[in-house]
Amino acid sequence: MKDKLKRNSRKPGFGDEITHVLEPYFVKTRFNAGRILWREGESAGKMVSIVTGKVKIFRPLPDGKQAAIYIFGPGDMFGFLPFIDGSPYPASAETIEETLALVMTREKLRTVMKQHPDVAFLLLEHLGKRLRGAFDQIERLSTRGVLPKIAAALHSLSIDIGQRAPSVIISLPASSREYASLVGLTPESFSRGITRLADMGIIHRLQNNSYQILNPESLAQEAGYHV
Amino acid sequence: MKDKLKRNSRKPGFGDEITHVLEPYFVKTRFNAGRILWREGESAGKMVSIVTGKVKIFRPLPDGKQAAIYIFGPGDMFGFLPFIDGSPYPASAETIEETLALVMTREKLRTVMKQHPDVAFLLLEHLGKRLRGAFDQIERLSTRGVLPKIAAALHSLSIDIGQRAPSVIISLPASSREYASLVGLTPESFSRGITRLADMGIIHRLQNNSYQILNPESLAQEAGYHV
DNA sequence: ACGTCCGATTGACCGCAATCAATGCACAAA
DNA sequence: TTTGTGCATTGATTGCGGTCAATCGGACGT
Repeated sequence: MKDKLKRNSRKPGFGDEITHVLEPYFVKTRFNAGRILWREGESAGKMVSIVTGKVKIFRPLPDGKQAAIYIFGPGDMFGFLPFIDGSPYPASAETIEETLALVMTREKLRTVMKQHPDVAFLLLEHLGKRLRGAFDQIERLSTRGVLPKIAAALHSLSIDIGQRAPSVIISLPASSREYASLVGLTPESFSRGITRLADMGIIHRLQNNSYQILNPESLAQEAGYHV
Repeated sequence: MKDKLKRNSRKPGFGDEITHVLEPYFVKTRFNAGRILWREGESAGKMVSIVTGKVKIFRPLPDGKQAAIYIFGPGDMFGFLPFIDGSPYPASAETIEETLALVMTREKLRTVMKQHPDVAFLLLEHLGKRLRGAFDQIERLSTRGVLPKIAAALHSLSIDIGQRAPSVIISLPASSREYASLVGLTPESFSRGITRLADMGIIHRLQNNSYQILNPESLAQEAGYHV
């Protein structure tokens, strides 16, 4: 099942393409860390393209915790769903770092879409990426066992980097706490899983939530890509 | 959080609208139960609009099981993602009943989209619905506890029906086994949860995987919509 | 009516991950 | 240096849900 391995390979430069088309209509804005951009259920809001920083998309859970759905970084564009189907935001957005972003209002996007019909197609492609990411999330959450979840997550991080060389170094796109939530685990279980992977000699702990992948094959195997 | 309650309310007649526009280009096709329409990773495929029957969308898991993502029924249209972003299907599709459906090939959809640019917008709205559904799935899978998952699932089924009257009757859109997979549980745990809800006097068991909701408020509370 | 088959339900058991709690560690402020 | 603070890691414990297995019950065919 080699398909699975490159399922999420990025198309480099794509985000830049649409950002370039829309650039004249964007307004550069700075957000503090921990700033709520919008909450689920709200209709008013903004379309965002991150320049620097990190934003997490999440749903609050009944027990007061949060389920992280995406963690977006530089180059990612999002927040346009309410603009195209008129429904409220399906999830909340919060900066997890100080973030510099390009922002567009609802009205401006509508006028742009009338002038440039191609924009609709570009948004379609973006939505498609979001849907694929959500499917990956569903698969991870449905998988039993800590190691498969973590291994799959680290594996997809490594292919996002795209380095094929041995001893790839990856950094979590967020704090261990946030990332554990994205993987569907408590921070403690995530840490234990990392420890086990390290004991197996598959990865090596580095500073600042970074890891070195010593044995990509074993990592893929733990992730379940063995069949 | 009343927003949450109607987050998935359907827009009746919408599916009919786009189906009507595309109708001349569809080919009516019959599929046996258990027929694989496509597998994840494949690029070639078809866009499908169900007339009668049921189709499940799923990802195979490392342990050989499956994670159900959607269960589609009459009026639902899907399978167009590869046509708009050129990437392979992100999940597999299989009929779980004998199904009669309207089918369109990739090339035909492309030509239609050139003649009718509006179709792109309609597909955008459809994609949006898919994304919202995936988010709901992620929230359910992230929620701890059997009762919240089942209660949330039954609750959203009841609001799909739209009946506000007391003693709403809902039927699972699929077998208990399939539906449990959609909720993220084993069939056994699902059954136990249903039993507990029945013992609490919140629902009442009927024939054929149907249930009567005796106490909608308690159901919503168990689902976590109490705040 | 009887037997077969398949799915749903219930029972018994236990492994695993969440929970609660403590310790370690890096970094910033005093 | 010392103190404080936030996060990551490790330890000890328990409860929940998965697994395996048995039973039940309806649909269907002969």
